Amino acid sequence: MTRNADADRPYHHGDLRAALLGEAERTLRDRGIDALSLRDLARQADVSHAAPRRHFADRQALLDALAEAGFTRLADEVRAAIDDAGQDYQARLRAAATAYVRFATRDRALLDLMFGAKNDESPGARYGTPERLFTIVGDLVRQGQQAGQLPPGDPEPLRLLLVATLQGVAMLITSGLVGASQIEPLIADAVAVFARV
Amino acid sequence: MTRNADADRPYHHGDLRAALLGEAERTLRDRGIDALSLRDLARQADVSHAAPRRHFADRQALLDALAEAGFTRLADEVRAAIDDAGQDYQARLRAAATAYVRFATRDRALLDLMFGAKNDESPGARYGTPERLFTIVGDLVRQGQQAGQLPPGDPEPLRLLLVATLQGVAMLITSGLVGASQIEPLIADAVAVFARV
DNA sequence: ACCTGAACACCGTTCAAGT
DNA sequence: ACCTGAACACCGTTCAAGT
Repeated sequence: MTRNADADRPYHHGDLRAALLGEAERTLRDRGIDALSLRDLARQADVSHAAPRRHFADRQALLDALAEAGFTRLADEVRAAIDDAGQDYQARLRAAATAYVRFATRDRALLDLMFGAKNDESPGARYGTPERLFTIVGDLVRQGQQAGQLPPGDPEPLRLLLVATLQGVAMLITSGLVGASQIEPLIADAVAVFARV
Repeated sequence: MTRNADADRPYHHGDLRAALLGEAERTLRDRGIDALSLRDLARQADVSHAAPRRHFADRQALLDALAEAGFTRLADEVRAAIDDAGQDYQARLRAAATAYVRFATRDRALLDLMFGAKNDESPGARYGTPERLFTIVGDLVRQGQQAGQLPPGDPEPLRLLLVATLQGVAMLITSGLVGASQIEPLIADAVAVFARV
């Protein structure tokens, strides 16, 4: 039995890299990181087990790419939620937190990967680049300062603290430590803390 | 070549479970979770590769036990730091945050494991039990309320938010998103947020 | 009760060779 | 440039058998 019943399958896949990444995202979401194997992805893409090597040097490179795509999508979703929330600072803050938590709930294993410490390399080694997400959160902090709901001064520590809070809240939820019923009040309290008049 | 040059090695190990757990903790700390293998641990404990099965049904059970021990140790260290900090609420809060971050820095892979979503089981499935840590943080919140530095009312959402903040701050640091120089001001800001007069 | 040794089905990674 | 097929060294897990 060949790998494919279709005898016309071309030698070249076409866009193997994108196919592998898409399938990897789904597997990560549905079955967790332990179920993610290069050989299995190759099987699903109907190529030999060594073919992915052209596109991802090793498993680590695949995880890096997944985290990178994750940060891009998280930034997109938070950005869109803020834009949809109108001009009020507190509404935007609540929208950002809600979008963040929603992403975490849908893609918990991906979020673990994005914020997890890398195993092998130098102390600062990371998966993916969260710069854009950080910029978006920084804009929110500046707006809060202009609205007089955050203390003035260097926005940097507040920005870090807000990212940390979003991430911490999301983690409490995805790790199962906080039940669904507690999500709303938890976000409300977080917003209150970052919007004291 | 036998597994052991010592011909007097007894058939029974004595306390294989504890030996495996100790070695697993060290491996997790030094080489990350990917380097953690039951076969390797068995080799280091000088038993056959199937011997660990008596003590840990599978790899997941080992990870569960590691997370459990991690939560116990984290609670111990935070508790001790708070007790050493005297009676002032802000000093205790700062001590708790510092101890938490220190734990995270020393055992980043373990913390990822403790707060990571489990891959295989039901939605609420978790590694380890953080109840004692939560109780300690809850006591801190109640003290803050009594000191008039936290809003009165149900301490539960504030407790969750404080745990989330501690965890989020620690994660920003262990994931390499925040450099060592930013740790102090980040903790200071977090304390300020949870101690507004 | 606790451990051994062989076996099975899976990996990631490498590399010469094919198209 | 991209992919195949065989090979190697590793896993987790199972199970009959030993002490």
